[in-house]
Amino acid sequence: MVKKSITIKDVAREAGVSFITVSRVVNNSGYVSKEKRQKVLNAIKDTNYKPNLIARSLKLKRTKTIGFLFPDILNPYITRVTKKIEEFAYKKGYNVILCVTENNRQREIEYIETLKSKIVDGYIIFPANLEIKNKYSEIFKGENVVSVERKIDVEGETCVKLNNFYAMKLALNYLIKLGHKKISIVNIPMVSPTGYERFQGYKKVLEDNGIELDNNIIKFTNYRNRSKSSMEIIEDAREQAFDLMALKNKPTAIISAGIYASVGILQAFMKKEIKVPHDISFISFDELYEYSTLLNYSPTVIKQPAEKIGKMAVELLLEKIEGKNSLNKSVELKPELVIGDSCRKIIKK
Amino acid sequence: MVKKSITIKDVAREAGVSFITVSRVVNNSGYVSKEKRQKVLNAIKDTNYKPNLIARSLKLKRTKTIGFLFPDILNPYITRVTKKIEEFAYKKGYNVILCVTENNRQREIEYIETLKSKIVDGYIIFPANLEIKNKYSEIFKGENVVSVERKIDVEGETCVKLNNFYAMKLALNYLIKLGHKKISIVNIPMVSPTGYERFQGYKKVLEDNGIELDNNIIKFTNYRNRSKSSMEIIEDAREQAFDLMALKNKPTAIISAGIYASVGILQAFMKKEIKVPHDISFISFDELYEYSTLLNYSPTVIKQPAEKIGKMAVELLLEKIEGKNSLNKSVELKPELVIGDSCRKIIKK
DNA sequence: CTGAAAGCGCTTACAG
DNA sequence: CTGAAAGCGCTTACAG
Repeated sequence: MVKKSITIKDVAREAGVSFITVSRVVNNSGYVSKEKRQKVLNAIKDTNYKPNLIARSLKLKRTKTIGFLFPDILNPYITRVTKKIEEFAYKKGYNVILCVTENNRQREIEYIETLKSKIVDGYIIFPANLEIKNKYSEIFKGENVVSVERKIDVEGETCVKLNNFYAMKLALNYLIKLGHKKISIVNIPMVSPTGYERFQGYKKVLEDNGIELDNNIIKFTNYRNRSKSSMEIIEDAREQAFDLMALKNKPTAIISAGIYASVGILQAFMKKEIKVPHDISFISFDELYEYSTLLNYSPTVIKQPAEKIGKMAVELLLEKIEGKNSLNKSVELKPELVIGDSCRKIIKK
Repeated sequence: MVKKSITIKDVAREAGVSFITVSRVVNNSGYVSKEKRQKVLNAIKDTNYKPNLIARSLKLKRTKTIGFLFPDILNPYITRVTKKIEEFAYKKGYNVILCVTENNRQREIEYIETLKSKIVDGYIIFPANLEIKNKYSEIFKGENVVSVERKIDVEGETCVKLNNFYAMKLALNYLIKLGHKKISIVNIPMVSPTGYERFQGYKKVLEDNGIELDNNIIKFTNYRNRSKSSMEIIEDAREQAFDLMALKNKPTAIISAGIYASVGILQAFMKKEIKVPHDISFISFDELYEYSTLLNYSPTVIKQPAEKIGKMAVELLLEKIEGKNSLNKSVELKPELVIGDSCRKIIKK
């Protein structure tokens, strides 16, 4: 149903002034005499006038709306980022349009096209497909965009992401300090920069400690850049964990690549009645949030600062929108190692 | 940064036709000769023209955007509803603006005001505060709105919700068939229609089976209409469960009011080393989703059809928007009892 | 089949 | 301090 609404002219008539004066009162701009202002204010109240933001947007070319594109709304980590983005944007007077891409490239592109047409002021994106860098460059040309989590490497991009190299070092050093030497990783594949950076951290710490790489305990989620559902990631990780547990020379600890990989691994432990931390130590990239609430121990996790990432993404985007940030500086955040009771000390032989 | 964009006139110039013809081609309306159409199509491609939907909205008074207001983005059930709403709306050519109200009345009202100004075509709302019925009526006057989960009882409202009476009966009958007689409920307070309806179902089934009400085992989450965080609900439920377990005449089964209440109760079980279903049987309103993934048994749940609710909400809203539904019919959905292994048979004495 | 005209509801230099 | 005018980019009767 189409709505008929009260316009600035209705208010003007009611107040006995020109609609321009009304506009000035509404926007608090220019001079308006006290009495006229009061009349207008009264008229606004009486008519219950709400300015039509669409008309304003057409004139001003800004909508106070941003788009947030991300792959998976069911991932508790992403949900937290989303929550913060929405909350902080709202606080700054912006609304956010939700775009769940499901890691589907086509859908992502379509979303961006639509949002462009709807003249959103900017975009925050969890990029689904890093191989289509050129497509991103083309489609985002002249737009305000902040990428989150994964850098897409296009001109004018600002990215807010975790320092993955540091994150992996943090976890690994902790385990080594506890006496672990056979530390397995179930990592994101190396084709992904995230996976690559983490592996560099892994290699570095092992080298620094004179521990040799053991390919048998370096595993990957089959994540790749292909779209994989969370269920599939969980299953893959579970299989990898079974493999690890079947090894003659088992790892004494596992570091998992992310929330879904962790779930798969912990399910494997449950199935095989492997007790954490007694039988094996465990560290998860990302908090496990809801997943760990009903666990009878508390997993040690590399905590990504979800709220901080969400807030910074909005902050940096608004700077761009308002033309304050021409630097396109990217930001790397350091995670925190939150120590639970899923890792135990290894007695030196 | 303000963007300069290609307009319909640029395309017209490029194609050597009037901009009206371009409009016709873009909208596939009216007659356009084949050759002109082709010229326009080419020009659109060459200029990479995207129609400005803001301008169109101003003229047409519809934005192909809807608002979704809901209290809690971290609740996995609501997240699933949200996912479906976004997905289905997208499929129908609509975008959705996310409005997380946090059960905050003021914020909810502000959102609605803003969305009104932004001329969204309609609203889907998980109402935060049923006591402000009048406020809702006033603010939603003339708007297209579908409420979800809780009926707000305003004129012209369409509501999609669970049949709570039926849902409670379903769970209770199942337990009684298994031989249970002392069945506790940790219910939503009766001031809430949801809590009230469920209690009616509870009473009915007990009556039908000649079982007396036992006030000692009728508990409530302190939910009320006040804003309560999920953490608080969890804590409250945990306390209630402790109380129940301390009873001389313990219940043999508990039905929990919702996802957070279930978490609290299951935490209490874990703490007291009460084994489900051996020591007590348990049914949860709402699936536990992520929460139950790492549990070593599978809870029996009253499954709310999250996807169906989301889809129906959008469908009914679009009918309103397109003027097809003047009925304002509300819909009550029946849940499914998904039987896991958290309830056991009671041997008759 | 095609174009000139009016208008959607606003903002903003400009002139007074 | 205030108002008439132009314009944001589109759509849609209307006339030809």
